[in-house]
Amino acid sequence: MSYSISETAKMMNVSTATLRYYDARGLIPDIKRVNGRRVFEDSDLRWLKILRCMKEINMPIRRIREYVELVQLGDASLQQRYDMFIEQKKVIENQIAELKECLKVFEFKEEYYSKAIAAGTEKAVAEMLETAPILKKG
Amino acid sequence: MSYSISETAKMMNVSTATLRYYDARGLIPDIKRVNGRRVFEDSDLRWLKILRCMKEINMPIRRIREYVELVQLGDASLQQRYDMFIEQKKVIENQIAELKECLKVFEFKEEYYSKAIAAGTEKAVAEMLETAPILKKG
DNA sequence: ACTTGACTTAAAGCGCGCTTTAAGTTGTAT
DNA sequence: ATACAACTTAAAGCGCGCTTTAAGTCAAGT
Repeated sequence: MSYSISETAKMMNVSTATLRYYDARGLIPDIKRVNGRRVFEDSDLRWLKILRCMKEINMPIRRIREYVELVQLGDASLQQRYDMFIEQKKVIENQIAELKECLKVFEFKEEYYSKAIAAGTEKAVAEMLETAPILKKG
Repeated sequence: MSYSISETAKMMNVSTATLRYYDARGLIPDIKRVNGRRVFEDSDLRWLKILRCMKEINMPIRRIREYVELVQLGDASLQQRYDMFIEQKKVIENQIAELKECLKVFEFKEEYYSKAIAAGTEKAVAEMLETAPILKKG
């Protein structure tokens, strides 16, 4: 199957301008063209899904392009590409860990406000803040 | 205990310019001043830690300021503040879920490249891509 | 008295990731 | 033939979140 840029944009939930921008920045390797128009194949859609993951973990465009350049080197760059995914997996794991820390802080706040509401005033729970280990400096 | 802006910046691992910027944008309520200079108390540091969490989940500055404005309304806004944390908790949970999805994609790629390296060529594992449920459109 | 260093402000500048604009091309339907 | 919709490019514009710059204040130490 093959798709126009607007069909692809709809499927991937981005704008056509974004897809053209990605293409211009070298993030989409070797898109087929018919009469000058981009034609996306299933393989492109699979790549776009990976690209979306890369964006979700905030990989800079420059960094994604470096990966695309490795892809274009063929089998010679397999190890480098493997290493890249291993490294980025660690990044994701760290991000998840950080978010879980944030979640704890927010859960603390939930409890804090829940008690403050019950008491009718924040003053009643002021001591919670001072003793909360999660709000220590650093 | 109280701290200068540069001491605070070191403890929170941000630049003094960033702290001044946050202050200018209304993200730090009622900082004490001595001779015109900002003096950070432990309560400010606790707030900065919460602020950092808000930044980590990419809450826009405008949104954080709205929360600060609620704080300044006192006990009348307790419920709104509680609701805000409940809502943001959901945001964090969604972000964690998305990151876990990305992690799966990256783990697939790890396996894919691992096998490609073993085979010496990507062609040997091309079929993995076409059949991977995780790389379906959408 | 004078230098030093940490602070102050307001304003300009910057990098990123798109988004918008303007002008032009192409294929299809009336 | 003509209109229309979907595409094309290059370039300018924008919002965000800082960061840098420039000019000035102030307190302490020599």
